[in-house]
Amino acid sequence: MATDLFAEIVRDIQAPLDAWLTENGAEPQAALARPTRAGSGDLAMACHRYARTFRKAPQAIASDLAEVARQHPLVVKADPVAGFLNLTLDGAEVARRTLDWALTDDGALGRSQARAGQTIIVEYSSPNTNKPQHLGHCRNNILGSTVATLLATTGAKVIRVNLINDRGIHICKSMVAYRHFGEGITPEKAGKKGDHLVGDFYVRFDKAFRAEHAAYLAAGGAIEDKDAYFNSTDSALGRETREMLQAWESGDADVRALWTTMNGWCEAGFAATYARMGVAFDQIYKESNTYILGKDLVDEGQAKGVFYPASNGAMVFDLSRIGLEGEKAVLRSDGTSVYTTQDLGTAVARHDEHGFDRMIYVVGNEQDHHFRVLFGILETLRPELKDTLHHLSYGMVELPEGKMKSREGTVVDADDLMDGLHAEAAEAGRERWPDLDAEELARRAETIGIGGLKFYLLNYAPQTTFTFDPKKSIDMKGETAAYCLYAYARATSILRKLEDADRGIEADFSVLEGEQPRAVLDAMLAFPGEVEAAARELKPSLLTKATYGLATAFATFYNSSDNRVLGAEPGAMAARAALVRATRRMLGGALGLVGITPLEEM
RNA sequence: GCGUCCGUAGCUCAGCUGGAUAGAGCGUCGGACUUCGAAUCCGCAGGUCGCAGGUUCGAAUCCUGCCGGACGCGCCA
Repeated sequence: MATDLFAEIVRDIQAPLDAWLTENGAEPQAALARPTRAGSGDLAMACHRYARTFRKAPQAIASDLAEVARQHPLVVKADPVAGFLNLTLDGAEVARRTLDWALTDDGALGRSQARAGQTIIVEYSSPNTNKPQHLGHCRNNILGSTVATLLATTGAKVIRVNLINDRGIHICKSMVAYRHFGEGITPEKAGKKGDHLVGDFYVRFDKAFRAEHAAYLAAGGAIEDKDAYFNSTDSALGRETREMLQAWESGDADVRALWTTMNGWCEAGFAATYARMGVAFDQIYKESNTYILGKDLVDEGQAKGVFYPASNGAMVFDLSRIGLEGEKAVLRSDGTSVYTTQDLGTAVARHDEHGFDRMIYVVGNEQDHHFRVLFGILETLRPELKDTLHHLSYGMVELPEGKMKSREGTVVDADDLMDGLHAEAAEAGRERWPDLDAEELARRAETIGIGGLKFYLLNYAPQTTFTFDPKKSIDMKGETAAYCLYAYARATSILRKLEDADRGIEADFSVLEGEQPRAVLDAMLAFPGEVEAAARELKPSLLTKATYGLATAFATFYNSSDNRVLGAEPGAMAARAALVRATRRMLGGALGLVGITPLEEM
């Protein structure tokens, strides 16, 4: 079973209201919703919008609708207030139904069939094999992975895809540096993760190249621009790197061997990083295999008149066809393809292979323009792809001292970050549980540290460019995973002490009509709707906010001595025990969607 | 120059398919552990929602114009 109880209740109460509106010649426009203003009941509807149709004051319309609403058995009060219709529901009955649902129905955990029958490809991570992943990749990985989870939970068949950028001039830079300075070192000999070792050589290349450029300028060289110098014949390192790329393309055995070795190191490093983050993929594509794709499409497009040769010899697309300016080249004048060509080919190949209903690219917002162009060309070329392509664009992560810049050493490395979070959580844990054995301490620190990172990164809306404060990210106060985990652990603890003492006792749900238990029930009822919205809007922040909402409502509940479970009257105990049990189930499920396995004790 | 995104409390951010008194976390200050775990809870203070117009019964939300910021606009990836 997977139902959204709140949606069901609203539909049920709404139906006669809509029928009344229709009978009286108005088109029902608004749904009942939670009132924003406290003390306005459980459900409310603004009636002002019908005033014109009925030529009547909103308040009078609200009064008429109140009359209709009062017929519903769940409605105990229907008040017209200032043109709003405010409904109060039978609290004990709502509590009974909510807890029954929250304890047994998977719909309470956000599961639904809303996307049944849809195949959705989610592409995320897409790292380069020349350096280790950093904080920006963390946001990408976790965003992509959670979006995939949300879509799968709501019924879609999801294919998680990673397109590894393992070829190109930037990869050759690390290889050139290794040739010069490597001296046969390996990750094992260096005692280092492979991606970090490769990254060291990438940095080493940049250092050597800058020294070369400086010497060149000091000797009276004329090319000041670094890129121009790199691409000139004056730069020995530039020449060597370009020659290596050519050798790679022509299949040179030595170059291919070094490439295979170094990429292997890097990918092994990535695998460890992904495993620790709990990020996984169904398919891994490599650009070294896909970069040739797309050339056939160019021929096809040329035949259809979508592409045409420009005066400079390149094959181009007229961007005015998609409301942009200028032309976009898909083949250089020498006939070689560009990045966009490959993306075109990959998209069509995936569509041929999977017949997806949607494909979502999780890529930073600096590529917004690229995706507008890419989708525009694809939809022109293959009209059946219209409305299936989506760029989940997200903002950069900045640091309190500004942007991350690798040259200035302000990049936050993903592995270092996770280590730091773990260490911080472990230190707090040592104070809290001085007698805990090291293994269990490490397990808890890992959940709190890595879970904290996930929750923190997801809690911002994707488009938001936000400032990541490493100190605050490891602070366990506030809207954090640790807070939610603590609420879960306390619920567990109460149930442990309860030892099923509530079994067989008839619950008195009227004790849950107070403000605090009511807030917990409301958070439960709201949860599936938030999960659905998070999936629909590709916005996992709605999930973390809903999770925190449930945790904080529960924290308020359990802190008040009015709501004690143990030692309460049997009927009250049974009702509160059901609330605690349901909270534990739902919090566990919610954290699971965030990618966190809750701790039973912390 | 053009395009996209952003501007809400001291800080970091929600709210944006128009609804009632604009929210949260952090921080500050003040309270609550002899009672289910204080990594918790309660309370105080703190906002001309960048500015100016417009639409509307009603605007943080929609429209226009400014100001301020980020990112793009390649035969790079």
